[in-house]
Amino acid sequence: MISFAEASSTFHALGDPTRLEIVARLSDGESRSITSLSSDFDLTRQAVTKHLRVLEMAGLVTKARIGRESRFELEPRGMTDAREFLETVSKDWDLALGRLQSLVERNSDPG
Amino acid sequence: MISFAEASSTFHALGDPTRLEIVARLSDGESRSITSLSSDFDLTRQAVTKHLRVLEMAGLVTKARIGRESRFELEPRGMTDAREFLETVSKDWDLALGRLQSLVERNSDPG
DNA sequence: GCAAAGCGCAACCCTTTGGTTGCTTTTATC
DNA sequence: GATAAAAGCAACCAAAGGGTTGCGCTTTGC
Repeated sequence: MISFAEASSTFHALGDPTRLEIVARLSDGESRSITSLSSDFDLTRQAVTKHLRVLEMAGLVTKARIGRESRFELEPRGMTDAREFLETVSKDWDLALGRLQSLVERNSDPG
Repeated sequence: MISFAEASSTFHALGDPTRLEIVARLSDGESRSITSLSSDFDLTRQAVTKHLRVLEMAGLVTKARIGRESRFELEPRGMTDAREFLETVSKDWDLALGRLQSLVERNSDPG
C-alpha cells in the first residue's frame, strides 16, 4: 500500500485546477513539451513549468529531455496508487457499515 | 461525471496529511466530535475545526450538531466521486495505449 | 444557578504557493 | 556562425494556508 505521506502528496498535486487539467490532457498517452502545454492555458511558461515539477515530484508525470524540448507524459502508476488509497478507505467504510447493518438487524430481530 | 472544479476541490481537501488522516479515522463509519478528533493530533481544536470545514466544503464529511457537540462523519459519496474521476483518466490512458499498441502491431506485421 | 465542556468567531502570524518578469543556456535551422 | 526556439534559473510579489491565542455563546450537569 501507498503511504499516507505519498498519498497526500499525490492528492495535493491533483488539488489544483491547472494541474488536474494538465493530467487530463496527458491522458491520451502522448508526451507534450512545456511550450505546447502552456499554449492550452492563459499562463506563463514558467507557471506551467512549476506545475509540471509538482506533478513530477508526486510521481504523476515523467520528464524526458529530447533535443531542445522537455517532454512530459503521464505516469499512470501515480494515479493508480491514489485510486487504490481511496478504495481502501471506501472498503473500510463499507465493511463498517455492513457490520452496523447486521447489528441493527440482529437487534431488531424479535426472535 | 463530477466536474473539474469539484474534483480539484476534493483532491485539494485530501492533499493535506492531517485531513487525510481525519478521513481515515472516520472510515470506521462512526461520527466524532471536534474535541475527540483533536485529541488524535498535536493540534489545537481550532486547527482541526478548519480542516473539518475544508473537508465539509469538499463534500467529504457531513456535520451534525448534537447537543453541545458538532459530530462529523464520512460522506462516502465524495470519495466515490474522486475515485471515479481518476478511473476516467486511467481509462482514457488505457484506451489510448491500446490504440497505440494495435497500431504498432499492425505496422510490425509483415503480412 | 453556576461551573465546566464544547464550540464558533475574529484577529493575527509565518510559510507556502501560484504567478510574474528578466536573464542565461542549450539546441535547431538557415 | 547568426538567429530563433525551447527551456532553465533566480528574484520578486500578492494571496492563500495552516497554525495560534483570546473571547463569547450554548449546553450539560451537579
